[in-house]
Amino acid sequence: MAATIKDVARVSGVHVSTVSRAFSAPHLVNPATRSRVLAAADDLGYRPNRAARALTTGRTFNLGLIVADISNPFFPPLIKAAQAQARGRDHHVFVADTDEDPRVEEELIRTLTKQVDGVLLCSPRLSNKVIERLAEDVPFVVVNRRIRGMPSVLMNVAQGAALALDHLAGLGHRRIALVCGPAGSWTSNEMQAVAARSQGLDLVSFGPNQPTEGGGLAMAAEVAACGATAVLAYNDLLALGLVEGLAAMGIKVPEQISVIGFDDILPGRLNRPKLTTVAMPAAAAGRMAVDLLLQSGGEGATVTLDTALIVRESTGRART
Amino acid sequence: MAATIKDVARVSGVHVSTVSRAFSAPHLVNPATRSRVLAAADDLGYRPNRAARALTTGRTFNLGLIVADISNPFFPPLIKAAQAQARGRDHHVFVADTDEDPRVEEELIRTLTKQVDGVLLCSPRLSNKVIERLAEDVPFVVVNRRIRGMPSVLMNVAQGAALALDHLAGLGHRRIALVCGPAGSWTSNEMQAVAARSQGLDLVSFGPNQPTEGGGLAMAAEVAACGATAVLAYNDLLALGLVEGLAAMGIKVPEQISVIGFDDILPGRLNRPKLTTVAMPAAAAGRMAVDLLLQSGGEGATVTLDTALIVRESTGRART
DNA sequence: CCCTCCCTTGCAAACGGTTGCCAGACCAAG
DNA sequence: CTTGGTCTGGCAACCGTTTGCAAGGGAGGG
Repeated sequence: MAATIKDVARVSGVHVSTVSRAFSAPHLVNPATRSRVLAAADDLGYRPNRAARALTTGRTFNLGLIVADISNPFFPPLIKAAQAQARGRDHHVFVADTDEDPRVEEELIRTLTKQVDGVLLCSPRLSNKVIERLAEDVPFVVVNRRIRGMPSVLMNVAQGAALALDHLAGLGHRRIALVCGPAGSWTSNEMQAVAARSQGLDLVSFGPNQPTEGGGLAMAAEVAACGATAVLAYNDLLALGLVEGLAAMGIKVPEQISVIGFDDILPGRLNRPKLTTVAMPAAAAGRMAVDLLLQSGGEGATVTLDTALIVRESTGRART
Repeated sequence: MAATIKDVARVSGVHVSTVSRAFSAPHLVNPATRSRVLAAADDLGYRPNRAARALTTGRTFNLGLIVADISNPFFPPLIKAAQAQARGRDHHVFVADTDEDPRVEEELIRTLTKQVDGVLLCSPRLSNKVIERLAEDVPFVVVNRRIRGMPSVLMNVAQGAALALDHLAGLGHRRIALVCGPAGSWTSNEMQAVAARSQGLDLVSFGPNQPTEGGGLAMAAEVAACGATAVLAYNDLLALGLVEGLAAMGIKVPEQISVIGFDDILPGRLNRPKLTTVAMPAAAAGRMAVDLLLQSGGEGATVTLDTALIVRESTGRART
């Protein structure tokens, strides 16, 4: 139905190869011929078929971006930044959501292979082994995960966790609950590692949990019962759910329990109390990941971005 | 680099056409041959190149989904529902964000054409004319917009707006501010139409505005100054920004001003006060849109989904 | 024992482009 | 008027897969 390169060739009276060159190698065709071709293309409404082009050139000018849960407000800034950066480099980004399911994740990557020039894998749930195998078929950049020999963009979670714990310690908290995220999450492991080597604090660990509001709600009772005066949550969604759950039990934040999250998502800023959190440089990570993917010379480069503690209203002095 | 159908053919000692059939028409090949082919394919790690397949078959088993702003929490439930529904019908969904920019939107659609079997256009910012032209190249289903002869999924905004206005009137409000969304938004127009024919209410209209928290923040002063005791906002994001802006001016919601939003997004449920809102059936819309797109027999079908008023904490009796 | 018919497989042409190679046209210099 | 170089555009192969057509072989019926 749609016009092909042949139609344009016929109408403008030249060979298809000339039409092709008129578009992708203008300096190889006579300006007069070229404008004749372009005119014909224009009134036929011709658009090169990108899939066909990809077949011969091997380049699609598309990028894939895979996230575990698109409804987690942490991702949109990352996605938007990646899209903007890609657009500036003449590429488009296709986003897909895995529903936190590794099988879906693998399936999606397989589908994307050959339809994109590279894939941004954000907080993957797949094992390193599987990812390494898939990397033979399509270039990856991994965000929030360190994988041997693969370009990664990391956020300095350890530093953020340390800042958060210092902040709490400074407010007089001693017994602190650590509400973890999904099993196999690199971020979650980093947090636990920092916690493990923290001095003079009494840490209780809960999890693994779904990194969602629901996950937080579900943990509220246990956390309240454990005697901690402060909580460090895997992410803001969990933290928000926790605050909600505690409120439902009549426990006030920060008067009775302090809560810190990770990510610095929008709802955390709108919530009352406004959430104290460790801000993750999501937009910067998105841009950086695209750069890494497109320069592709950067074999196995690892970039680590700094995090920052943002103190708002959900943390206060420990009740004595 | 990656194995092709030829490699499999060579290894298993058959013609490429046989390999092809072993995958896509098993009944046409001898079971013994087939298992030999499958074995060869398996240890070569062969995966059919979907782009190449699409070239001959014209089918990609991919769907495109275009939204104006992926960071608007209204969209993720719609996206997830669409993905789940598509997955059940053996298709994948690629999401792209237009940044509310019609030019980007058009560009994205062009890119998607021929790489997908159809496109879900959610709250498009493009003119009807342009959309109709683009529809010649790829099948569309439009969400939140009515376009002649094109399958659409609508939400009954008029009904929701009427419910909201009734609710406010019942609480004694007479002067009500209508904080509109982007120009050219079908939803925004519907709201204004309902407002225009409402009896006994004194309505002041503001806008167009960006449908974001920032848009709401920016309008807070004007709304406060106009003497309205209640506000109906284009969406929850605007409403949330408004509440925030009013709070910053020392104005309490709902004690001094009542606020109603649209969409029923998660942050609205977490916010204090919890937002009264008109719930939009986003997930149902996503599922329905995919169905419409895939059955494709449903030329120009229009589906309208009901909305519901959810009364929470941001509305109260009018101050007298 | 021959003739059909069905099963299985190979052949080759498409799908819509890109690109290395080659030939003709043209121009300037010798 | 030849020679050599530069432009320009055509030819054809190729990318990976599907599919209509036809040929070979074996089995069953007459």
